[in-house]
Amino acid sequence: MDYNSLANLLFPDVTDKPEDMEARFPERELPAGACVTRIGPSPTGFVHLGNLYNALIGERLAHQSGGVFYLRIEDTDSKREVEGAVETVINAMNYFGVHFDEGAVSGGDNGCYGPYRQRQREAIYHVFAKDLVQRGLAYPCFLTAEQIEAIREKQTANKENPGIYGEYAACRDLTIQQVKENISAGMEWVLRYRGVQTDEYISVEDAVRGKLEMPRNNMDFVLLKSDGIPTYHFAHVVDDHLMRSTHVIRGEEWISSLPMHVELFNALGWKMPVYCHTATLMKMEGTGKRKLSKRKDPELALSYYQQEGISSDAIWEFLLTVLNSNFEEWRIADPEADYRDFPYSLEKMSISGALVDLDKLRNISKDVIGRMTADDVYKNWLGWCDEYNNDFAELIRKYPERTIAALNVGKGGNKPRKDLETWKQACSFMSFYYDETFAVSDDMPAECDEETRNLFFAKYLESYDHGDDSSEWFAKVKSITEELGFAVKPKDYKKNPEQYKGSIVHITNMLRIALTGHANAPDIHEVSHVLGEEIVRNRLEKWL
RNA sequence: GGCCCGUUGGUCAAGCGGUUAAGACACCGGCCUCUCACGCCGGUAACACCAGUUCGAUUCUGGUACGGGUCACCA
Repeated sequence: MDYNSLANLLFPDVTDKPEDMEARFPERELPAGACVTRIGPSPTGFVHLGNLYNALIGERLAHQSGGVFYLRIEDTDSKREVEGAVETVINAMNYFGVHFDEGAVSGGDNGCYGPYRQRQREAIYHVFAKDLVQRGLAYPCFLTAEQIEAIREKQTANKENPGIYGEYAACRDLTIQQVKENISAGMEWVLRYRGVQTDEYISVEDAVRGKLEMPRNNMDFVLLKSDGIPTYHFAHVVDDHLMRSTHVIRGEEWISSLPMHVELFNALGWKMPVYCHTATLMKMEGTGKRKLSKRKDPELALSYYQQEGISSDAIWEFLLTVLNSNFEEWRIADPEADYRDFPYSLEKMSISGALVDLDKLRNISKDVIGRMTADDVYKNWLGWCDEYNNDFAELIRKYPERTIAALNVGKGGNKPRKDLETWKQACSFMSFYYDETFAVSDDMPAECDEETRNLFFAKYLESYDHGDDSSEWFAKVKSITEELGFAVKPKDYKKNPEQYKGSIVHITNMLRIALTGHANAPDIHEVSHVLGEEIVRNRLEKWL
């Protein structure tokens, strides 16, 4: 068989040689130990937590080592492509603070190793495809979908492994004449790798899992589809070599195709990157775990976290705790430190499927917002409102000073309040600070009948002095409480409930509800000062 | 079914031949307290199973069970 003629027949327009590609995409000049990583989402319009999870690892690895982190769009499947999906990916990554040094950007490319969209790299793949054909390692295959289906049925009946390999690879030994005839007859073809029938094993050192051993590939898998576009396997090997990736971070579902990738790296004479196969994100269902599903689990989509208004820092901290078991320890030791200073390491990665625990995320989110300054909370929250709650954004802009003051309630000191979990929740929590959204949602305590209420608010307003400090203010509340026949000390009431109409708890709750609409709210004195005297008086007078 | 990966409390997890088997979240008590949130103190709760190696296995080996992945001209 004259492979050279076959190669020229299949790829008449390809004149570049592999060496030309090597010259065009030279090794990167980076400090020793620098990692080059990437994410390679396919533009389906759905960016999920797993994408972010792997992105974070790549981003940390690259930026911690002075390397490069880039975005490559894996759009080899045109059927699944959704318009605008590239922008969706970029926006989502941007929202969560993942920044690329190079790669696809909106409307183009940024960097010297592009194009960064696989469909635009067709000519590059063809150079190596032609090379493989010339060396007898790849061949055109004319099997139709029906024929392949028939082969599979036969294999299943015989209890053999399904697939095109060995004797089932019908087009392996076609003569050049037959190939020529098939092509001129208009038959479609794919390019297949010529798998070797062997019982050898391969061994790959995975950076998170250790040694991975499995049978060497024996399949005649597809390199180029009939439209000339490569499959993931071929594109991955060519791209990660030419773009000089040092580490390939991807989900564990890729482990089973590793033999194909090893085969190609060897066939092309290239050094393999370090593989990092990460755990699948799981979810609790009934008594068991299962893989997070696109259809059933809204929390898989990144857009869910954006809509809920989970801050990007919270997502980072959450994923970091899942990613590296020692992160929480590190965080507790230094609550103020920037998470970017945490020394992320692959060795500390968990290899079993991690469950997405929304409770934990919320808890982390509270801490994260709690640590932010009021100004930062203001900025981030407003940014979210601009996107997802315009009415509230307007309100915040209308009362900037009051909002900042409200966000400052409980800040400082060693026991800062942690009222805010998400930006969405912040909108409902903060609503009582604005007359436009203020509503009394809780019932007044049963101990405070209408007469008590009237009496209390009258006395309170009469003695109210907005200039009182916290203790002066509370002394007045206590005195009114006593006058009304309520216990000033809750414990006294607990001990002898029959001696009082209620306790100061009921009185302050009544006040709190009048002022904030809720029985649960921050310190009354502080809240009053955020609201200002006029609003305080207005809200209380309604109860007279 | 073949091949592969995994299995420590409800969840995330430390552990790398000898430990009273960490810690975090959640849950339950208690304290603090004008409510809540915070904070503090305490509590419930785990090495899937069976063999083997060993003086000694959560840790090493084999098997079983269970869970997961993958077997496309999808990634």
